[in-house]
Amino acid sequence: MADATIRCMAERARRGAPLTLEEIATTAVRLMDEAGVEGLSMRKLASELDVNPMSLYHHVENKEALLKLICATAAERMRVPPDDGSPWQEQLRELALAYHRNAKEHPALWGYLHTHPEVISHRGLPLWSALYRILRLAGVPEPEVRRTGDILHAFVSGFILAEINGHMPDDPEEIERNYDTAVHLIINGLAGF
Amino acid sequence: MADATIRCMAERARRGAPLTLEEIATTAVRLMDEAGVEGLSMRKLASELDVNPMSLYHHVENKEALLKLICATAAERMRVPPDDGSPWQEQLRELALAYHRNAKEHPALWGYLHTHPEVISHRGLPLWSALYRILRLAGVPEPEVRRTGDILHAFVSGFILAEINGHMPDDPEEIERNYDTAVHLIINGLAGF
DNA sequence: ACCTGAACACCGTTCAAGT
DNA sequence: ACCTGAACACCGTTCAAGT
Repeated sequence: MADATIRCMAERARRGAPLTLEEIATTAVRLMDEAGVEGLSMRKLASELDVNPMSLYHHVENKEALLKLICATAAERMRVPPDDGSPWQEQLRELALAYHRNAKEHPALWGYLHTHPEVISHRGLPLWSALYRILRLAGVPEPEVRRTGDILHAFVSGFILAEINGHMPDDPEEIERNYDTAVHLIINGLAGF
Repeated sequence: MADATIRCMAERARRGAPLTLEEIATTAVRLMDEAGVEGLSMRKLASELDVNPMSLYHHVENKEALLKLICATAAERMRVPPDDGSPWQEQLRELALAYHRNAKEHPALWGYLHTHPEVISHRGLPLWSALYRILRLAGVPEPEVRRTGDILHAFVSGFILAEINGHMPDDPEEIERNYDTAVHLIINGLAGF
């Protein structure tokens, strides 16, 4: 009896603890951070977790579902600056900066996310409520809020993707100036409404 | 002798004519149009051309080089509206529309291009010279032209990627309005310089 | 319930051989 | 010069079997 249980545990886990969805997700994120989307394979992930590749499928339907999962949690966990009562220009700038900072922490993940936007289209995300709030503050008429938000998000994501993909100068100071110009452009544009 | 040549030709080509780089490229584009980047594999491409997969490697170094090639030719062939003397706002609008139209013709290809921007960073491309010309016309000071151009391009590509990836409304009329708003935003923003 | 090995249908690419 | 088949090292995923 005792022998059987011991043998069972020894066999079912070449690892210390049983596999967790949480653990799978964080390891997947790490692999993506290290080597991009192309660096994440189910087999590599499994071997990183010291587990048979097929064990993963007990916790996740398939690779796409896994990617969706880690993108969704990243989007949900994104920290947006709170409403501190400052003028909308300032708040918009802060939100853009937060988004930028976030994306740079896990570039490959946000790259994937931006090219598979089902994940980010959930309107309850902190990102969207913050953006909509600021646009209303800026005086964008209610029926235009959502559209304008989509467009602004597309702009920012274009900027970030360009940066992630190396289509921007390398010098961080230069990037900072680019970012300033970009945000200024948007704010100027909005002010014209 | 004659027999040998005939047999040779028959064997070396299960197809009518010998393989061409041109032919490879256009078929690759078609496959991408039909099924996205993931729908293009060297093996599928070869079978589409009625050829052994390995024959491709005689014309192209590898898959990435092939993708680069078709993206580069697409970028070079892009038609940009000529300088017709109209105000810069109008010309910028037309350029954005041309870019948009172009991208929609081969969505997967432009999607890949935007996430692998080495291809489009060649400054001699018609796209860039047209954009720079219009920015100068708009009064952007010379040392800012290139930076502003990069940012505007990032914005437009973000918009287009969002559209390609379905993160925009489906109704074409709605998209048209989105596009108008986006271009207005940019023009307003530039006018504030 | 959770894990596994063998197997299947795909990849991109190398290499030695064919004409 | 151009093409090929067999082979290698990878994929994602199914399925039947193990505890």
